[in-house]
Amino acid sequence: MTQNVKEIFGNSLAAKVRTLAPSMTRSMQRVAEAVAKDPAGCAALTVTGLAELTGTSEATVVRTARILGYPGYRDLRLALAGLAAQQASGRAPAITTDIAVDDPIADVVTKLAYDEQQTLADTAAGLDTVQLAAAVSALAGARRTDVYGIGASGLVAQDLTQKLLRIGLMAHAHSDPHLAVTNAVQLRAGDVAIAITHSGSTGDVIEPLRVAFEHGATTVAITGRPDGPVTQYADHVLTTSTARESELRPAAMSSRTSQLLVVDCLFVGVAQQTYDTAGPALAASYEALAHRHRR
Amino acid sequence: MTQNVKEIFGNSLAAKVRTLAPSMTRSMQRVAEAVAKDPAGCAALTVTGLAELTGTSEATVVRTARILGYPGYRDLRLALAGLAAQQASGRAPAITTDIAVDDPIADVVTKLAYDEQQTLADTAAGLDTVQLAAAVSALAGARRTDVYGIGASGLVAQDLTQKLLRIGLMAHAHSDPHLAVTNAVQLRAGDVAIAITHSGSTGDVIEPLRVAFEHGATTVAITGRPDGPVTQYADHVLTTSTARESELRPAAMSSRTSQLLVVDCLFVGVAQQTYDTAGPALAASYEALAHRHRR
DNA sequence: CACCGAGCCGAAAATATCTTTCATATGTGA
DNA sequence: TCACATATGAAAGATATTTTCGGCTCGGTG
Repeated sequence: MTQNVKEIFGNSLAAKVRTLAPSMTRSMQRVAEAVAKDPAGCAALTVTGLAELTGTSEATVVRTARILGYPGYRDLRLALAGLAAQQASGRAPAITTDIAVDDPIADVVTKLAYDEQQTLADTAAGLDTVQLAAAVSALAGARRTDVYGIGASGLVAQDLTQKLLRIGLMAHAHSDPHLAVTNAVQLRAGDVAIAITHSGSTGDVIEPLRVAFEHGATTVAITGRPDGPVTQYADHVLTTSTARESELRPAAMSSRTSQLLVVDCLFVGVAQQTYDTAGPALAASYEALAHRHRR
Repeated sequence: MTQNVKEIFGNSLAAKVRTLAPSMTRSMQRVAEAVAKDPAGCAALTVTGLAELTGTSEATVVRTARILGYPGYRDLRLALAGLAAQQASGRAPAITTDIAVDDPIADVVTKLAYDEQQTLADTAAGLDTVQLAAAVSALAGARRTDVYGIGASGLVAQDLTQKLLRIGLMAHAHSDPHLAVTNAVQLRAGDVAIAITHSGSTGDVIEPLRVAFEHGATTVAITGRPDGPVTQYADHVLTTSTARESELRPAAMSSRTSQLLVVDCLFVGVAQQTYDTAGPALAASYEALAHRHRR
């Protein structure tokens, strides 16, 4: 069936719930779900009330609040009240985003566009700017940068690499796990290694990051699972948002959108910091391409 | 003597405070004033905190909350949080999307996200669904599909290819112009060739499309310039939106977003039409990847 | 000028709410 | 199946909120 209207509305909490759901236990998920579905209603409840509503205990409610990033239930409740107020003032968009097999193509376009917009909003809301800034600084000062990504994430890795090269940085994208590890051995302090993996548990990508990490390079993970294995070798973790996925809309689609936004942010951040060299470099590369275009 | 900025923004609380002020005692007024001036700040305080801030006692704070129409301070606080959230969101829409060299990283994130959302909306609005449907049909029935793209568009080409392969279609991405042409010669009626180029005038991409076109393949152009050279060899033209570009935000960024949306639409469209085979194929590829993830 | 009373005020007790602890239950892999 | 790890809730403990209650100020009055 269709999802709850309230969730459709840019509710970054819902996104957070999706991202963190995997690291929650069953009862916690029940609580998180209730909260995501009806922020206003839950804001009116005390810990005890919410515990009863979800058939769990106060302790579980508090634990859930912690997972969601609040110091305790009290703060979650305040945030909920805020969210509720925002929702109440905002108009509810009428689109259901699930794509059906028999949807006319025009609907597909609308839904996909809407969905990706949503993903962008969620990602932007959930991105830790402190981590981002740290990653940017590392990149800007790096002697060399290696980027690991496989499959769909591999394209994102290449995208980042292309951009960094354009502003004069030494960057390589690796999609061959063996070569990636071989190269990772060369990295040392001052270099940067970036792993891109939605699941956070792609061995082929974690391995080179681990090697880079152990050789003293600054490591960055771009992942949808901030608690996944990949993060244990990452100095900085950039979280991408996890969108609902359905049969016709594989996770790869929105995770890619999300990853690309993060990558763009990295790029622009680095370009800002190295503007003296990045500016001219960008202009030069643009110039160099001009003659490849037919007039 | 100007009024506090925050108060100007439709803050019904401030009005209530003014109305009820006469019926309040001196210390209550101090509390009410503090609350009206900085809802967000006060929402972060406990009764004790607010009492101290206003130099009064907890009891007075509670009394004030009652006067303002809430059952107690707890509820006033929730209302305050809601108010703060509304105010915060109300200020948001006026973002200038140009990114300056000295923008803090948080702004970069917001602006990029906003910008890409804009691009998506534009693309969706400008996409010709008739052309799209035609392209989808051609793809769904194709014996073989070749996709041409160079540079950033090359990644999009690969993305499309990866997706099509997943649902069991024969697809190849070419970024080497020579190989692309060499392969294009093999195409014939019933095959599909897709050229992706933002400028619409990338010779290296136009050439293979021309060859494919002349060999009778169904040709599709995904371009930001529906009047560009590439379209003369295209049976179907899918237009991507062209966003303003600035120094720090090269066109590649938004054109990529736009192209990816188009590509996703193609993919979903094809998946719908070939659902009988696409559905199982998607499930199978998902399954096959599972063991590549560490637990 | 001393006294009285009405209402304001805050300290502290009482209560509600939130958080932590810990023992039990539940599931999971060898 | 057992041993281990993890999840869970009951209840104790800590905080925050509400209520109570007595002191206090201030204006009026004898």
